[in-house]
Amino acid sequence: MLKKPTLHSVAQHAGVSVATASQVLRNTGRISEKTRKAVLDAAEQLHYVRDSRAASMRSGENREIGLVIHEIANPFNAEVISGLSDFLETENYLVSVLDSENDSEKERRNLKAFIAGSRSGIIWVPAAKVLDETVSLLTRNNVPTITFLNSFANSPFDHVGIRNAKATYDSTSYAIGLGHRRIAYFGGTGQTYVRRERMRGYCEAMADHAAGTPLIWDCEDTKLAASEAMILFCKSHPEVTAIICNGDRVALGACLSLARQDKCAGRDISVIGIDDITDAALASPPLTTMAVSPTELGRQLGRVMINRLQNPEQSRVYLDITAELVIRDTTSPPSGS
Amino acid sequence: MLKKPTLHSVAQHAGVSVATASQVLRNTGRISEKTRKAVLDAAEQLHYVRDSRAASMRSGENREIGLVIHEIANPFNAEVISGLSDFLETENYLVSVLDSENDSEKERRNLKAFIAGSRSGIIWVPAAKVLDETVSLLTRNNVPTITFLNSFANSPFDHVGIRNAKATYDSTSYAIGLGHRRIAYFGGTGQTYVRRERMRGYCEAMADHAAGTPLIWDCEDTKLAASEAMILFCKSHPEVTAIICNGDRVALGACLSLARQDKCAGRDISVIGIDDITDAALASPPLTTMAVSPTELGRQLGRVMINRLQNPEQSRVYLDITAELVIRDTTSPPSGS
DNA sequence: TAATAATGATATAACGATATACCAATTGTC
DNA sequence: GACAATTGGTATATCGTTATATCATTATTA
Repeated sequence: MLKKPTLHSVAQHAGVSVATASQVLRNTGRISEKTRKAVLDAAEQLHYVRDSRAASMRSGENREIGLVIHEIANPFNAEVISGLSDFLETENYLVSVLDSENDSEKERRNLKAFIAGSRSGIIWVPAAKVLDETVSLLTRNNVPTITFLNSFANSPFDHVGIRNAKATYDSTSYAIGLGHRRIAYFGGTGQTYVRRERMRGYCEAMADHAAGTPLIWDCEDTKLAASEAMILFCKSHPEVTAIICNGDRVALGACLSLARQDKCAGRDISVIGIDDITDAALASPPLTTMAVSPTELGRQLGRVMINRLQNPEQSRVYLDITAELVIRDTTSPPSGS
Repeated sequence: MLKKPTLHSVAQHAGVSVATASQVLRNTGRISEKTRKAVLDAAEQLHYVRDSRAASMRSGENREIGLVIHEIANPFNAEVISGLSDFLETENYLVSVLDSENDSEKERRNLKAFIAGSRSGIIWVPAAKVLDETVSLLTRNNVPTITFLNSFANSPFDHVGIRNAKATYDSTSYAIGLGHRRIAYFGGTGQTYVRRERMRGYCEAMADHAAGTPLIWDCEDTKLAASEAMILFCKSHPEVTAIICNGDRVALGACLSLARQDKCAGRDISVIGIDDITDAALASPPLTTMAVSPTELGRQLGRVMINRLQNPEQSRVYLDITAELVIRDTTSPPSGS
């Protein structure tokens, strides 16, 4: 079994010095075509791969971006990742992903791992509860950081996210415009930044249009949990004719639950989601939702990151993308009207 | 703006030498309680994070595993990742994931990035077409590698996967047992290793039970593509009473399509998938499928990897997990009988 | 008490690359 | 033909760690 080839072995094989081999592989000119070819041939023959640890340590550049997200499994996140890494690939950056599972401790460990690996930048979806130490870790180690989707009080970091309050304000207003008056906010638990904003938009719309008192119903952010919670909700609040959901997965869970109760989303109760995940259009009935392009979001993230890396002294960037109403089959005027 | 703290700064701050500071942080005994405390305090105050590049370079150990997968978005994969990283976390390894998008070139780049970062091991779902150079890259650089799910001819690597042929053999046999005779294999394109095995199991079951000539219908491996392909399929082959699907996503797409044609999976046509993804149980009607626990698969992957790292000279490991039939509502005897 | 052993801390050389300064040989200019 | 400028290549220091050898001390034993 051969040992892993190094720059040393390549240089030796080509009959030149390590310094020369390095120059060739970095294309720093000043090398004759003859030796150039010799080095490249040697590298190829030995299947040499530059050790990025050594290279980045010495040069101070490593062109790797770390992404800490809760739930890689979430299809919306997955599309964001794809958009982000495609964009950053054109800028010659590599994106690596770690899953924090929405756990503050795991989140801290993951961010620490990225700092340890000296990523040039970190993108991070903060968990519901952010530890103080996590923030100091990032600031004191001087890593360009962007928070994504979620944020927290007094965050010093750049941010890319969704105009959450506007999204729910718009969807609620749309439901009101259809004639609904008993409208509930359905899904999510606790006071995450994102959920708080979304609930705010809903409440403001209800108030602005004098559409009655807000009603909020908690449930875990999964399809299964939502479908179960919806059974109880229907029993407790038969008067409600429309629900604004905390996200598409919850909305789809609610629709599923309605179908199992021999009701129909869009006829018996109107349902509106947020995100427009792939399954939203494929569900039956197809889901009305506030669409944000995850790919576009990923690209924006990349843009903000590149921008920050090139202008370290620039003041804090805060970018929110607007969601657009996509009307499908789960909304209609209330059945009485 | 302060500079990123190094071992040097920590040592200075604690009034000891770099060597001592290093010993303290690695718990290598022979250090007095007093200086120990001093160093730890300094490290905490400065929010020091060990540079893993330098550490791993010197020590030769880096306890990082790379995973190259096509489609992080795939919910099945996502659960595998979660199972894998949970397991490896208990062994103090970190898992990082790159997405190859089923593209041989991107796959090669990603693997190269992992070699460049000197991962201690690589887990890899080979794309449909594997480049020769990719294989030499891995072998010549001497990285312990495991292929996952997919494989290829003459692979020298350890393997963890599913007993594909047995899974479809069993599901086909079950359909035959229910009385079906016109059974088709639905979904997937091309001759990937996985699909070839699955089609083989289907064909063998058809032959063994003298259930007629096999029929294979291609389509892309997404829900949308499957639902569209299913329309055409129904028109072309009205005689078929059961389909064995290349996976759950395709199966769910087929069911969706049936629903839109006012037919019903399980009544008009029986549908069987493979994987048992989360949505399989939540679909309406719930999907009959060959279940493999992705979490268990992830754990097995971890086990095989640890085993390989500890016994580098051990002969090649080939591990296939058996899928179990889970009967839900998309299967029943053919309507004529 | 002298010799030996144990303890606690340090100096130094790696790991594998890159940046810099430098040197030799060739070419160009007046 | 003497000097400067260019070209092609190399020696060396360095990045931030860890492993090893070494060196003072202090404690133990004969």
